[in-house]
Amino acid sequence: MEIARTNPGGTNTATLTRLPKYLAYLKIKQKQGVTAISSTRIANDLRLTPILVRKDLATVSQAGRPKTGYPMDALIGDLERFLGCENARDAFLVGAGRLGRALMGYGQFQDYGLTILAAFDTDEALHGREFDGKPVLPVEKLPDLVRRMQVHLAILAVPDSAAQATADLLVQSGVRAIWNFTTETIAVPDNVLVQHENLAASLAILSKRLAALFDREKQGGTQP
Amino acid sequence: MEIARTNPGGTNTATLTRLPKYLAYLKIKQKQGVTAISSTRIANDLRLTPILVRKDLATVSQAGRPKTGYPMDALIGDLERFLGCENARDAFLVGAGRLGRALMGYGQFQDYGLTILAAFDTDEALHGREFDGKPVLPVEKLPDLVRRMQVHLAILAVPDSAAQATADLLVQSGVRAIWNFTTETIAVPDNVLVQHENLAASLAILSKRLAALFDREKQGGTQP
DNA sequence: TAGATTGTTAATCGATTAACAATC
DNA sequence: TAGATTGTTAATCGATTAACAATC
Repeated sequence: MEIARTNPGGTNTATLTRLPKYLAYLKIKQKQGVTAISSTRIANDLRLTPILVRKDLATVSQAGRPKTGYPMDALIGDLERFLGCENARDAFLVGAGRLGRALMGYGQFQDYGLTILAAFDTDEALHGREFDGKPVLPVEKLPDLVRRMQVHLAILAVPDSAAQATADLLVQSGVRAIWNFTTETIAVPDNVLVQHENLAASLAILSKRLAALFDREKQGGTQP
Repeated sequence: MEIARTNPGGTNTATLTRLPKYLAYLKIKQKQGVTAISSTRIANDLRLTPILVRKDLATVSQAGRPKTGYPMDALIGDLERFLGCENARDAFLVGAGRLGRALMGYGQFQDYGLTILAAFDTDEALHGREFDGKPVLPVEKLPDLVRRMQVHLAILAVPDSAAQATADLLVQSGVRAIWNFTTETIAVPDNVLVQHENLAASLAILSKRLAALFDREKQGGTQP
């Protein structure tokens, strides 16, 4: 019963969210010609603690060397392998509106092992068009293509009103994970994953942080 | 020194991310004619524990009543007040490309107290156009308008290559918080907040969850 | 009243940090 | 060798869950 809660891979969720940040950061440093880097340096730049950085990196790499730190190329390679190759997935995008098109153009996905193969939309005007080299196809073709191409992941970027119906279609077609960019909560069977991309939650956090910042400044001068 | 780590508002970050979800869920139930709801019901539908739901809701509302649960209207009102009115903010959007336009059309923001007043872009072809009733203005007008309208929050949706330069401009203009939708890490002074909207991190989590799901099915049949 | 449900205080769990040994 | 830095084991911290009293 608790299997879903335990983490067989061993990498905890919080660590997982930081790994892409390390990778993005390290690539910048690499471009700047840095060939090795210490946990302290990374931690300073990313506002983390060196201990946390070492623990995180230890889950994906053994490249770290006392005294010299982490050799840049090896560490980046290990992170890419972990985040990219190991998780390489093809996905279908459903909904080629503004949000959908923005997601097609989000280059970073490719870096992290996600390839959007095609988009689907009900709007006939879009059929046959391409965005970032990805074709927009009629939704009717979705079930068959999901089965034939064995695509397990779908990105849901349809209007809210169509969210549940589209999710149902995806599940029937055999999709096993839905990345939900609508603001609707969607219901799926137990054996299908849903990840709700919740911008409102991010906004709530940012708003509160900003309010707290202003509070502190009001109370205690500039830096209490 | 540790002030930034303590939370004067008392609401912890994890709770904060769930509050918008409660609100979205409750609005659906309200539409369905439900007038009161228990923590157990909410927890079941949202895959949380009732205790956690009660603790979360206790931070924003005293409307809960033994035996009857939470009166729908009062609870929704309390959540809206907390998430919306208390945090009501005006924001400028910088970058009116595909992502920027998608964000302008993200209706949910308004519900959570965020109003995008206008967008700014370097592309002259966009100047004067409107998306969802929001004008696109030349970036040159940004510093003056930030000061005059006392806008503290900016949403950064420019191309990655322009991320840091635009962030610098925003900071100089007096913006105090930047919601960063680029994939670049941006550097700002200590008295400015940056929240990096990291889709790659979400993707990493979803990928791992899906991989774990497949692992479980392979090992132990359908439901180990 | 009896039953259902909230809200609070204590216990547990997971993630971060501290301390320090290992090692290049 | 001495110094710097990693990686691991133990301690702490924060968030979730459990237990239960309060109460409608």
